Amino acid sequence: MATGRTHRPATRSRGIPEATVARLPLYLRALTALSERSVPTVSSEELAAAAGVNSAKLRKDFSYLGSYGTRGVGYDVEYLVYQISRELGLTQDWPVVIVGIGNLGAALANYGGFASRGFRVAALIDADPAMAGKPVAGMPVQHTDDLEKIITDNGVSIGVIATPAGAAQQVCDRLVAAGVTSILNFAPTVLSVPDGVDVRKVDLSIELQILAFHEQRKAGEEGSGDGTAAPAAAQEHRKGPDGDVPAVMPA
Amino acid sequence: MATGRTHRPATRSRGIPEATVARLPLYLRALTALSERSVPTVSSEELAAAAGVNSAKLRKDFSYLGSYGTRGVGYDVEYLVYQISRELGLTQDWPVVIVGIGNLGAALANYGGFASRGFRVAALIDADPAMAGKPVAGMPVQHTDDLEKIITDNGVSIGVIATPAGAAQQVCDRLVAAGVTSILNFAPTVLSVPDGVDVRKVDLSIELQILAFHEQRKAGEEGSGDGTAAPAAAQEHRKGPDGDVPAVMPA
DNA sequence: CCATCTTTGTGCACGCGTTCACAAAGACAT
DNA sequence: ATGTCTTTGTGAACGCGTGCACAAAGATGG
Repeated sequence: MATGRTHRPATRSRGIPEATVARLPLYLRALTALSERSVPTVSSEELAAAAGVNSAKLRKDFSYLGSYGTRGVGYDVEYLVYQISRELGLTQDWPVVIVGIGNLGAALANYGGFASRGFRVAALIDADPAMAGKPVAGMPVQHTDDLEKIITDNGVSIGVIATPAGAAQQVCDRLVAAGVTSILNFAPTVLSVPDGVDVRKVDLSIELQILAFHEQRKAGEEGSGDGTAAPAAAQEHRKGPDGDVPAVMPA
Repeated sequence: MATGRTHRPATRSRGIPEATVARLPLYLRALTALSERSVPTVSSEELAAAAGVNSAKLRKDFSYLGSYGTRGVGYDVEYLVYQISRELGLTQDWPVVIVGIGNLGAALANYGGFASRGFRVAALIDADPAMAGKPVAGMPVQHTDDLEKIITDNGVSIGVIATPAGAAQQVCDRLVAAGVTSILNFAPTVLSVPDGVDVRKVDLSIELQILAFHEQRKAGEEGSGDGTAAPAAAQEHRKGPDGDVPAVMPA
Protein backbone atom coordinates (compact mmCIF):
# COMPACT_ATOMS: atom_id res chain seq x y z
CA MET A 1 0.00 0.00 0.00
CA ALA A 2 2.73 2.45 0.88
CA THR A 3 4.85 1.47 -2.05
CA GLY A 4 6.36 3.84 -4.55
CA ARG A 5 3.90 6.68 -4.46
CA THR A 6 5.26 9.40 -6.63
CA HIS A 7 2.14 10.50 -8.41
CA ARG A 8 0.56 13.85 -7.95
CA PRO A 9 -2.73 13.89 -6.13
CA ALA A 10 -4.71 13.59 -9.38
CA THR A 11 -7.78 14.25 -7.33
CA ARG A 12 -8.60 17.74 -8.39
CA SER A 13 -7.95 19.92 -5.43
CA ARG A 14 -10.89 22.00 -4.43
CA GLY A 15 -12.32 21.99 -7.90
CA ILE A 16 -9.22 23.33 -9.60
CA PRO A 17 -7.88 20.80 -12.09
CA GLU A 18 -4.27 19.81 -11.62
CA ALA A 19 -3.46 20.83 -15.17
CA THR A 20 -4.74 24.29 -14.44
CA VAL A 21 -2.72 24.58 -11.26
CA ALA A 22 0.38 23.70 -13.24
CA ARG A 23 -0.29 26.57 -15.61
CA LEU A 24 -1.04 29.22 -13.01
CA PRO A 25 2.64 29.96 -12.36
CA LEU A 26 3.06 30.50 -16.08
CA TYR A 27 0.27 33.04 -16.16
CA LEU A 28 1.59 34.67 -13.07
CA ARG A 29 4.97 35.14 -14.62
CA ALA A 30 3.53 36.69 -17.75
CA LEU A 31 1.28 38.92 -15.69
CA THR A 32 4.13 40.07 -13.50
CA ALA A 33 6.04 41.11 -16.58
CA LEU A 34 3.03 43.10 -17.76
CA SER A 35 2.63 44.61 -14.34
CA GLU A 36 6.21 45.83 -14.37
CA ARG A 37 5.52 47.53 -17.64
CA SER A 38 2.48 49.13 -16.02
CA VAL A 39 0.07 47.55 -18.45
CA PRO A 40 -3.35 47.97 -16.87
CA THR A 41 -5.41 45.33 -18.65
CA VAL A 42 -4.77 42.39 -20.93
CA SER A 43 -6.99 40.28 -23.13
CA SER A 44 -7.06 36.50 -22.92
CA GLU A 45 -5.58 36.40 -26.39
CA GLU A 46 -2.57 38.51 -25.51
CA LEU A 47 -1.93 36.84 -22.20
CA ALA A 48 -2.29 33.41 -23.72
CA ALA A 49 0.29 34.27 -26.35
CA ALA A 50 2.68 35.49 -23.66
CA ALA A 51 2.22 32.33 -21.66
CA GLY A 52 2.43 30.08 -24.68
CA VAL A 53 -1.01 28.54 -24.38
CA ASN A 54 -4.36 28.54 -26.09
CA SER A 55 -6.64 31.47 -25.26
CA ALA A 56 -9.66 29.27 -24.69
CA LYS A 57 -7.66 27.19 -22.26
CA LEU A 58 -6.56 30.28 -20.42
CA ARG A 59 -10.10 31.56 -20.09
CA LYS A 60 -11.27 28.20 -18.84
CA ASP A 61 -8.42 28.10 -16.36
CA PHE A 62 -9.36 31.50 -15.00
CA SER A 63 -12.98 30.48 -14.80
CA TYR A 64 -12.00 27.86 -12.24
CA LEU A 65 -10.53 30.59 -10.08
CA GLY A 66 -13.71 32.53 -10.34
CA SER A 67 -11.53 35.36 -11.51
CA TYR A 68 -13.59 37.83 -13.32
CA GLY A 69 -12.48 39.63 -16.40
CA THR A 70 -14.50 42.35 -18.05
CA ARG A 71 -16.15 41.46 -21.31
CA GLY A 72 -15.12 43.67 -24.12
CA VAL A 73 -12.05 44.77 -22.18
CA GLY A 74 -10.04 41.91 -20.74
CA TYR A 75 -8.48 41.20 -17.38
CA ASP A 76 -7.15 43.67 -14.86
CA VAL A 77 -3.47 42.81 -14.58
CA GLU A 78 -2.91 43.80 -10.96
CA TYR A 79 -6.06 42.09 -9.84
CA LEU A 80 -5.13 38.86 -11.55
CA VAL A 81 -1.62 38.93 -10.15
CA TYR A 82 -3.07 39.17 -6.71
CA GLN A 83 -5.71 36.52 -7.27
CA ILE A 84 -3.31 33.97 -8.69
CA SER A 85 -0.69 34.71 -6.05
CA ARG A 86 -3.23 34.13 -3.35
CA GLU A 87 -4.56 31.00 -4.99
CA LEU A 88 -1.07 29.56 -5.24
CA GLY A 89 -0.35 30.44 -1.67
CA LEU A 90 2.37 32.90 -2.53
CA THR A 91 1.09 35.63 -0.29
CA GLN A 92 2.58 33.78 2.60
CA ASP A 93 6.15 32.89 3.37
CA TRP A 94 7.35 29.38 2.62
CA PRO A 95 10.59 28.42 4.32
CA VAL A 96 12.35 25.63 2.43
CA VAL A 97 15.38 23.55 3.17
CA ILE A 98 17.80 22.24 0.59
CA VAL A 99 19.38 18.94 1.45
CA GLY A 100 22.53 17.94 -0.37
CA ILE A 101 24.83 20.84 -1.10
CA GLY A 102 26.83 19.48 -3.99
CA ASN A 103 27.10 21.18 -7.33
CA LEU A 104 23.39 21.16 -7.89
CA GLY A 105 22.39 22.01 -4.35
CA ALA A 106 24.75 24.97 -4.32
CA ALA A 107 23.38 26.15 -7.65
CA LEU A 108 19.86 25.93 -6.28
CA ALA A 109 20.87 27.85 -3.19
CA ASN A 110 22.26 30.61 -5.38
CA TYR A 111 19.28 30.60 -7.67
CA GLY A 112 17.41 33.86 -7.40
CA GLY A 113 14.08 32.38 -8.37
CA PHE A 114 13.74 30.97 -4.90
CA ALA A 115 13.60 34.09 -2.90
CA SER A 116 11.57 36.02 -5.39
CA ARG A 117 8.14 34.59 -4.83
CA GLY A 118 7.35 33.77 -1.27
CA PHE A 119 10.02 31.12 -0.97
CA ARG A 120 12.83 31.55 1.45
CA VAL A 121 15.78 29.25 1.87
CA ALA A 122 15.72 28.56 5.58
CA ALA A 123 18.67 26.22 5.68
CA LEU A 124 21.21 24.30 3.66
CA ILE A 125 21.90 20.80 4.88
CA ASP A 126 24.60 18.34 3.94
CA ALA A 127 25.84 15.04 5.27
CA ASP A 128 29.50 15.85 4.76
CA PRO A 129 31.03 17.08 8.04
CA ALA A 130 33.62 18.97 6.02
CA MET A 131 30.87 21.10 4.55
CA ALA A 132 29.44 22.08 7.91
CA GLY A 133 29.82 25.76 8.58
CA LYS A 134 31.08 26.57 5.13
CA PRO A 135 29.13 29.43 3.63
CA VAL A 136 27.17 28.77 0.46
CA ALA A 137 25.10 31.57 -1.02
CA GLY A 138 25.85 33.58 2.10
CA MET A 139 24.53 30.97 4.44
CA PRO A 140 26.36 28.39 6.54
CA VAL A 141 25.81 24.76 5.61
CA GLN A 142 24.45 22.72 8.47
CA HIS A 143 24.96 19.07 9.19
CA THR A 144 22.36 16.39 8.59
CA ASP A 145 22.35 15.53 12.27
CA ASP A 146 20.40 18.70 12.94
CA LEU A 147 17.88 18.10 10.19
CA GLU A 148 14.93 17.42 12.45
CA LYS A 149 15.62 20.37 14.67
CA ILE A 150 15.99 22.71 11.70
CA ILE A 151 12.70 21.56 10.20
CA THR A 152 10.86 21.97 13.46
CA ASP A 153 12.37 25.27 14.52
CA ASN A 154 11.73 26.92 11.19
CA GLY A 155 8.36 25.42 10.52
CA VAL A 156 9.55 24.05 7.22
CA SER A 157 6.99 22.17 5.18
CA ILE A 158 8.76 22.12 1.83
CA GLY A 159 12.00 20.26 1.30
CA VAL A 160 14.30 20.11 -1.70
CA ILE A 161 16.38 16.98 -2.14
CA ALA A 162 19.56 17.41 -4.14
CA THR A 163 21.51 14.50 -2.77
CA PRO A 164 22.94 11.55 -4.70
CA ALA A 165 20.35 8.95 -5.60
CA GLY A 166 21.48 6.56 -2.92
CA ALA A 167 20.79 8.94 -0.07
CA ALA A 168 17.53 10.38 -1.35
CA GLN A 169 15.05 7.93 0.13
CA GLN A 170 16.66 8.09 3.53
CA VAL A 171 16.70 11.87 3.52
CA CYS A 172 13.13 11.87 2.30
CA ASP A 173 12.04 9.64 5.16
CA ARG A 174 13.69 11.90 7.70
CA LEU A 175 12.17 15.01 6.17
CA VAL A 176 8.72 13.48 6.21
CA ALA A 177 9.12 12.22 9.75
CA ALA A 178 10.13 15.70 10.80
CA GLY A 179 6.99 17.21 9.33
CA VAL A 180 7.77 18.08 5.73
CA THR A 181 4.76 17.41 3.50
CA SER A 182 5.98 18.63 0.13
CA ILE A 183 9.16 17.49 -1.54
CA LEU A 184 10.92 18.61 -4.66
CA ASN A 185 13.20 15.79 -5.69
CA PHE A 186 16.21 16.30 -7.92
CA ALA A 187 17.73 12.91 -7.19
CA PRO A 188 17.20 10.32 -9.89
CA THR A 189 15.15 7.95 -7.79
CA VAL A 190 11.56 7.08 -7.20
CA LEU A 191 10.74 8.24 -3.72
CA SER A 192 8.11 6.50 -1.72
CA VAL A 193 6.21 8.61 0.74
CA PRO A 194 3.08 8.16 2.82
CA ASP A 195 -0.24 9.53 1.68
CA GLY A 196 -0.64 13.22 2.20
CA VAL A 197 2.89 14.02 1.11
CA ASP A 198 3.39 15.53 -2.31
CA VAL A 199 6.45 14.75 -4.34
CA ARG A 200 7.43 16.45 -7.54
CA LYS A 201 10.51 15.31 -9.34
CA VAL A 202 12.87 17.16 -11.59
CA ASP A 203 14.89 14.68 -13.52
CA LEU A 204 17.40 15.93 -16.00
CA SER A 205 18.24 12.50 -17.28
CA ILE A 206 14.63 11.64 -18.01
CA GLU A 207 14.05 14.87 -19.90
CA LEU A 208 17.08 14.24 -22.04
CA GLN A 209 15.97 10.72 -22.81
CA ILE A 210 12.57 11.94 -23.90
CA LEU A 211 14.23 14.45 -26.18
CA ALA A 212 16.47 11.73 -27.55
CA PHE A 213 13.46 9.63 -28.38
CA HIS A 214 11.91 12.36 -30.48
CA GLU A 215 15.24 13.25 -31.95
CA GLN A 216 15.80 9.70 -33.08
CA ARG A 217 12.35 9.65 -34.55
CA LYS A 218 13.04 12.82 -36.53
CA ALA A 219 16.28 11.37 -37.83
CA GLY A 220 14.61 8.12 -38.81
CA GLU A 221 11.93 9.92 -40.78
CA GLU A 222 14.22 11.82 -43.05
CA GLY A 223 14.42 10.98 -46.72
CA SER A 224 11.09 9.21 -46.93
CA GLY A 225 9.02 12.14 -48.11
CA ASP A 226 6.43 13.13 -45.58
CA GLY A 227 6.40 11.79 -42.10
CA THR A 228 2.79 11.04 -41.55
CA ALA A 229 2.34 7.30 -41.44
CA ALA A 230 4.90 4.71 -40.46
CA PRO A 231 7.39 4.66 -43.31
CA ALA A 232 9.80 2.40 -41.55
CA ALA A 233 8.39 -1.02 -42.18
CA ALA A 234 12.00 -1.68 -43.06
CA GLN A 235 13.21 -2.53 -39.59
CA GLU A 236 9.83 -3.07 -38.08
CA HIS A 237 10.45 -3.78 -34.45
CA ARG A 238 13.33 -6.05 -35.22
CA LYS A 239 11.63 -8.94 -33.60
CA GLY A 240 14.36 -11.07 -35.06
CA PRO A 241 14.29 -14.38 -36.85
CA ASP A 242 15.15 -16.26 -33.70
CA GLY A 243 12.10 -15.42 -31.68
CA ASP A 244 12.91 -13.21 -28.75
CA VAL A 245 16.51 -13.85 -27.93
CA PRO A 246 18.39 -10.57 -28.24
CA ALA A 247 21.32 -10.83 -30.58
CA VAL A 248 23.39 -8.05 -29.06
CA MET A 249 23.67 -7.06 -25.46
CA PRO A 250 24.89 -3.57 -24.68
CA ALA A 251 26.60 -2.60 -21.49
CA MET B 1 1.49 30.62 -36.43
CA ALA B 2 5.00 30.65 -35.09
CA THR B 3 3.95 32.04 -31.78
CA GLY B 4 4.86 30.56 -28.45
CA ARG B 5 5.07 26.91 -29.30
CA THR B 6 6.24 25.13 -26.22
CA HIS B 7 4.02 22.10 -26.28
CA ARG B 8 5.25 18.64 -26.91
CA PRO B 9 4.24 17.05 -30.17
CA ALA B 10 1.13 15.47 -28.67
CA THR B 11 0.84 13.53 -31.88
CA ARG B 12 1.73 10.07 -30.77
CA SER B 13 5.02 9.24 -32.33
CA ARG B 14 4.97 6.04 -34.26
CA GLY B 15 2.09 4.75 -32.21
CA ILE B 16 3.83 5.18 -28.86
CA PRO B 17 1.81 7.54 -26.66
CA GLU B 18 3.70 10.48 -25.27
CA ALA B 19 2.81 9.48 -21.73
CA THR B 20 4.39 6.12 -22.31
CA VAL B 21 7.55 7.65 -23.73
CA ALA B 22 7.85 9.74 -20.59
CA ARG B 23 7.77 6.61 -18.46
CA LEU B 24 10.24 4.56 -20.44
CA PRO B 25 13.26 6.20 -18.79
CA LEU B 26 11.76 5.29 -15.44
CA TYR B 27 11.43 1.67 -16.40
CA LEU B 28 14.89 1.70 -17.85
CA ARG B 29 16.35 2.96 -14.63
CA ALA B 30 14.61 0.32 -12.58
CA LEU B 31 15.64 -2.38 -15.03
CA THR B 32 19.24 -1.25 -15.00
CA ALA B 33 19.28 -1.58 -11.26
CA LEU B 34 17.91 -5.10 -11.54
CA SER B 35 20.41 -5.90 -14.22
CA GLU B 36 23.26 -4.84 -11.98
CA ARG B 37 21.98 -7.21 -9.35
CA SER B 38 21.93 -9.90 -12.02
CA VAL B 39 18.22 -10.47 -11.67
CA PRO B 40 17.27 -12.48 -14.76
CA THR B 41 13.53 -11.87 -14.98
CA VAL B 42 10.99 -9.59 -13.38
CA SER B 43 7.22 -9.57 -13.24
CA SER B 44 5.16 -6.55 -14.24
CA GLU B 45 4.08 -6.27 -10.64
CA GLU B 46 7.60 -6.08 -9.26
CA LEU B 47 8.89 -3.76 -11.92
CA ALA B 48 5.89 -1.51 -11.58
CA ALA B 49 6.50 -1.21 -7.87
CA ALA B 50 10.13 -0.32 -8.50
CA ALA B 51 9.19 2.31 -11.02
CA GLY B 52 6.37 3.67 -8.91
CA VAL B 53 3.56 2.97 -11.33
CA ASN B 54 0.56 0.76 -11.77
CA SER B 55 1.29 -2.71 -13.11
CA ALA B 56 -1.49 -2.56 -15.70
CA LYS B 57 -0.09 0.69 -16.98
CA LEU B 58 3.34 -0.81 -17.25
CA ARG B 59 2.08 -3.80 -19.20
CA LYS B 60 0.18 -1.55 -21.56
CA ASP B 61 3.24 0.63 -22.00
CA PHE B 62 5.34 -2.38 -22.90
CA SER B 63 2.67 -3.60 -25.26
CA TYR B 64 3.21 -0.48 -27.35
CA LEU B 65 6.85 -1.42 -27.73
CA GLY B 66 5.84 -4.85 -28.81
CA SER B 67 8.14 -6.07 -26.08
CA TYR B 68 7.32 -9.57 -25.25
CA GLY B 69 7.30 -10.96 -21.81
CA THR B 70 6.67 -14.57 -21.04
CA ARG B 71 3.33 -15.39 -19.49
CA GLY B 72 3.65 -17.09 -16.21
CA VAL B 73 7.23 -15.86 -15.84
CA GLY B 74 7.63 -12.15 -16.51
CA TYR B 75 10.05 -10.08 -18.54
CA ASP B 76 13.64 -10.82 -19.35
CA VAL B 77 15.56 -7.99 -17.73
CA GLU B 78 18.46 -7.78 -20.16
CA TYR B 79 16.21 -8.00 -23.15
CA LEU B 80 14.01 -5.19 -21.91
CA VAL B 81 16.97 -2.99 -21.09
CA TYR B 82 18.15 -3.36 -24.63
CA GLN B 83 14.74 -2.87 -26.19
CA ILE B 84 13.95 0.29 -24.23
CA SER B 85 17.43 1.70 -24.77
CA ARG B 86 17.07 1.23 -28.46
CA GLU B 87 13.56 2.64 -28.52
CA LEU B 88 14.72 5.74 -26.69
CA GLY B 89 17.65 6.12 -29.02
CA LEU B 90 20.22 5.58 -26.30
CA THR B 91 22.24 3.08 -28.27
CA GLN B 92 23.71 5.98 -30.17
CA ASP B 93 25.78 8.88 -29.02
CA TRP B 94 24.09 12.24 -28.46
CA PRO B 95 26.43 15.21 -28.27
CA VAL B 96 24.86 18.06 -26.32
CA VAL B 97 25.94 21.62 -25.67
CA ILE B 98 25.24 23.54 -22.51
CA VAL B 99 24.79 27.25 -22.99
CA GLY B 100 25.10 29.48 -19.97
CA ILE B 101 27.78 28.36 -17.55
CA GLY B 102 26.62 30.02 -14.37
CA ASN B 103 25.90 28.18 -11.17
CA LEU B 104 23.34 25.96 -12.78
CA GLY B 105 25.18 25.41 -16.02
CA ALA B 106 28.30 24.40 -14.17
CA ALA B 107 26.31 22.03 -11.99
CA LEU B 108 24.80 20.44 -15.06
CA ALA B 109 28.21 20.10 -16.64
CA ASN B 110 29.42 18.29 -13.57
CA TYR B 111 26.36 16.12 -13.35
CA GLY B 112 27.23 12.51 -13.94
CA GLY B 113 23.83 11.62 -15.28
CA PHE B 114 24.71 13.22 -18.56
CA ALA B 115 27.53 11.03 -19.64
CA SER B 116 26.02 7.85 -18.31
CA ARG B 117 23.43 7.14 -20.95
CA GLY B 118 24.43 7.99 -24.45
CA PHE B 119 24.72 11.70 -23.75
CA ARG B 120 28.03 13.43 -24.07
CA VAL B 121 28.72 17.05 -23.27
CA ALA B 122 30.32 18.28 -26.46
CA ALA B 123 30.84 21.86 -25.37
CA LEU B 124 30.18 24.46 -22.72
CA ILE B 125 29.27 27.87 -24.03
CA ASP B 126 28.99 31.20 -22.25
CA ALA B 127 28.56 34.79 -23.29
CA ASP B 128 30.98 36.14 -20.71
CA PRO B 129 34.42 36.69 -22.29
CA ALA B 130 35.96 36.27 -18.85
CA MET B 131 34.71 32.69 -18.76
CA ALA B 132 36.23 31.75 -22.09
CA GLY B 133 38.96 29.18 -21.70
CA LYS B 134 38.29 28.57 -18.05
CA PRO B 135 37.92 24.89 -17.33
CA VAL B 136 34.59 23.69 -15.96
CA ALA B 137 34.12 20.00 -15.35
CA GLY B 138 37.44 19.41 -17.06
CA MET B 139 36.44 21.19 -20.21
CA PRO B 140 37.23 24.69 -21.43
CA VAL B 141 34.32 27.10 -21.68
CA GLN B 142 33.89 28.52 -25.17
CA HIS B 143 32.49 31.85 -26.18
CA THR B 144 29.04 32.38 -27.65
CA ASP B 145 30.57 33.77 -30.82
CA ASP B 146 31.57 30.27 -31.80
CA LEU B 147 28.19 28.76 -31.07
CA GLU B 148 27.24 28.05 -34.67
CA LYS B 149 30.58 26.53 -35.50
CA ILE B 150 30.50 24.31 -32.43
CA ILE B 151 27.03 23.03 -33.26
CA THR B 152 27.92 22.28 -36.83
CA ASP B 153 31.32 20.74 -36.20
CA ASN B 154 30.06 18.42 -33.53
CA GLY B 155 26.76 17.54 -35.14
CA VAL B 156 24.91 18.65 -32.06
CA SER B 157 21.16 18.29 -32.19
CA ILE B 158 20.35 18.68 -28.50
CA GLY B 159 20.96 21.93 -26.65
CA VAL B 160 20.63 22.78 -22.99
CA ILE B 161 19.85 26.37 -22.10
CA ALA B 162 20.93 27.46 -18.64
CA THR B 163 21.21 31.19 -19.25
CA PRO B 164 19.33 33.96 -17.48
CA ALA B 165 15.78 34.40 -18.68
CA GLY B 166 16.57 37.46 -20.70
CA ALA B 167 19.08 35.73 -22.93
CA ALA B 168 17.21 32.47 -23.40
CA GLN B 169 15.12 33.28 -26.45
CA GLN B 170 18.05 34.74 -28.29
CA VAL B 171 20.23 31.74 -27.52
CA CYS B 172 17.39 29.48 -28.50
CA ASP B 173 17.03 31.17 -31.87
CA ARG B 174 20.71 30.80 -32.57
CA LEU B 175 20.73 27.16 -31.55
CA VAL B 176 17.78 26.40 -33.78
CA ALA B 177 19.24 28.33 -36.68
CA ALA B 178 22.44 26.34 -36.29
CA GLY B 179 20.59 23.06 -36.52
CA VAL B 180 19.57 22.09 -33.00
CA THR B 181 16.15 20.47 -32.99
CA SER B 182 15.73 19.55 -29.33
CA ILE B 183 16.09 21.96 -26.45
CA LEU B 184 16.08 21.47 -22.74
CA ASN B 185 15.30 24.83 -21.21
CA PHE B 186 16.19 25.71 -17.63
CA ALA B 187 15.57 29.42 -18.05
CA PRO B 188 12.28 30.67 -16.65
CA THR B 189 10.84 31.80 -19.95
CA VAL B 190 8.48 30.55 -22.58
CA LEU B 191 10.55 29.81 -25.64
CA SER B 192 9.06 30.06 -29.04
CA VAL B 193 10.46 27.78 -31.67
CA PRO B 194 9.45 26.75 -35.17
CA ASP B 195 7.59 23.52 -35.81
CA GLY B 196 9.75 20.47 -35.72
CA VAL B 197 11.76 21.64 -32.75
CA ASP B 198 11.03 20.06 -29.38
CA VAL B 199 11.33 22.06 -26.21
CA ARG B 200 11.14 20.63 -22.74
CA LYS B 201 11.36 22.96 -19.81
CA VAL B 202 12.61 22.40 -16.32
CA ASP B 203 11.36 25.16 -14.13
CA LEU B 204 12.27 25.11 -10.49
CA SER B 205 10.09 28.05 -9.63
CA ILE B 206 7.00 26.54 -11.20
CA GLU B 207 7.47 23.27 -9.38
CA LEU B 208 7.77 25.07 -6.09
CA GLN B 209 4.66 27.09 -6.75
CA ILE B 210 2.69 23.96 -7.51
CA LEU B 211 3.88 22.46 -4.26
CA ALA B 212 2.93 25.62 -2.43
CA PHE B 213 -0.56 25.41 -3.84
CA HIS B 214 -1.09 21.93 -2.46
CA GLU B 215 0.66 22.83 0.74
CA GLN B 216 -1.69 25.73 1.30
CA ARG B 217 -4.61 23.50 0.57
CA LYS B 218 -3.43 20.98 3.15
CA ALA B 219 -3.03 23.70 5.72
CA GLY B 220 -6.50 25.00 5.04
CA GLU B 221 -7.99 21.57 5.53
CA GLU B 222 -6.48 20.89 8.90
CA GLY B 223 -8.61 20.35 11.94
CA SER B 224 -11.55 18.89 10.07
CA GLY B 225 -10.88 15.22 10.63
CA ASP B 226 -9.51 13.06 7.84
CA GLY B 227 -8.51 14.39 4.49
CA THR B 228 -10.33 12.04 2.16
CA ALA B 229 -13.26 13.88 0.68
CA ALA B 230 -13.72 17.61 0.61
CA PRO B 231 -14.52 18.42 4.20
CA ALA B 232 -13.70 22.07 3.80
CA ALA B 233 -16.95 23.57 2.70
CA ALA B 234 -16.02 25.85 5.55
CA GLN B 235 -14.01 28.38 3.65
CA GLU B 236 -15.21 27.54 0.21
CA HIS B 237 -13.26 29.70 -2.19
CA ARG B 238 -12.95 32.49 0.32
CA LYS B 239 -14.66 34.76 -2.13
CA GLY B 240 -14.89 37.25 0.66
CA PRO B 241 -17.81 39.15 2.09
CA ASP B 242 -17.17 42.12 -0.12
CA GLY B 243 -17.71 40.46 -3.44
CA ASP B 244 -14.64 40.54 -5.60
CA VAL B 245 -12.83 43.70 -4.77
CA PRO B 246 -9.42 42.82 -3.39
CA ALA B 247 -8.80 44.40 -0.05
CA VAL B 248 -5.04 44.30 -0.19
CA MET B 249 -2.71 44.70 -3.11
CA PRO B 250 0.73 43.20 -2.69
CA ALA B 251 3.84 44.37 -4.45
C1' DC C 1 -31.44 55.10 -25.03
C1' DC C 2 -30.13 52.13 -28.61
C1' DA C 3 -26.93 49.87 -31.77
C1' DT C 4 -22.61 47.94 -32.49
C1' DC C 5 -18.47 45.82 -31.38
C1' DT C 6 -15.24 43.48 -28.51
C1' DT C 7 -14.14 39.97 -25.37
C1' DT C 8 -15.36 36.88 -21.79
C1' DG C 9 -17.33 32.60 -19.99
C1' DT C 10 -18.89 28.02 -21.04
C1' DG C 11 -21.68 24.00 -23.13
C1' DC C 12 -20.32 20.39 -25.89
C1' DA C 13 -17.77 17.03 -28.28
C1' DC C 14 -13.62 14.67 -28.98
C1' DG C 15 -9.36 12.28 -27.96
C1' DC C 16 -5.87 10.69 -24.85
C1' DG C 17 -4.62 8.23 -20.79
C1' DT C 18 -5.76 5.23 -17.00
C1' DT C 19 -7.77 1.39 -14.89
C1' DC C 20 -10.38 -2.78 -14.55
C1' DA C 21 -11.08 -7.29 -15.46
C1' DC C 22 -10.48 -11.30 -18.06
C1' DA C 23 -9.18 -14.46 -21.65
C1' DA C 24 -5.10 -16.43 -23.72
C1' DA C 25 -0.56 -18.22 -23.23
C1' DG C 26 2.88 -20.53 -21.50
C1' DA C 27 5.61 -22.83 -17.46
C1' DC C 28 5.67 -26.57 -14.49
C1' DA C 29 4.34 -30.70 -12.09
C1' DT C 30 2.39 -35.10 -12.29
C1' DA D 1 -0.21 -35.62 -22.36
C1' DT D 2 -2.99 -33.24 -19.28
C1' DG D 3 -4.20 -30.15 -15.68
C1' DT D 4 -3.10 -26.35 -12.78
C1' DC D 5 -1.22 -22.08 -11.82
C1' DT D 6 0.98 -17.80 -12.82
C1' DT D 7 1.43 -13.77 -15.46
C1' DT D 8 0.93 -11.38 -19.67
C1' DG D 9 -1.60 -8.74 -23.15
C1' DT D 10 -5.68 -6.21 -24.22
C1' DG D 11 -10.80 -5.00 -24.93
C1' DA D 12 -13.77 -1.89 -22.91
C1' DA D 13 -15.33 1.71 -19.92
C1' DC D 14 -14.43 5.84 -17.65
C1' DG D 15 -12.59 10.39 -16.55
C1' DC D 16 -9.79 14.28 -17.46
C1' DG D 17 -8.12 17.81 -20.45
C1' DT D 18 -8.50 20.38 -24.70
C1' DG D 19 -10.45 23.13 -28.25
C1' DC D 20 -14.38 24.80 -30.84
C1' DA D 21 -17.88 27.80 -31.29
C1' DC D 22 -21.30 30.70 -29.57
C1' DA D 23 -24.26 33.17 -26.52
C1' DA D 24 -24.11 36.56 -22.86
C1' DA D 25 -22.16 40.74 -21.06
C1' DG D 26 -20.50 44.94 -20.98
C1' DA D 27 -18.05 48.97 -23.09
C1' DT D 28 -18.33 52.53 -26.39
C1' DG D 29 -20.22 55.76 -29.70
C1' DG D 30 -23.96 58.17 -31.71
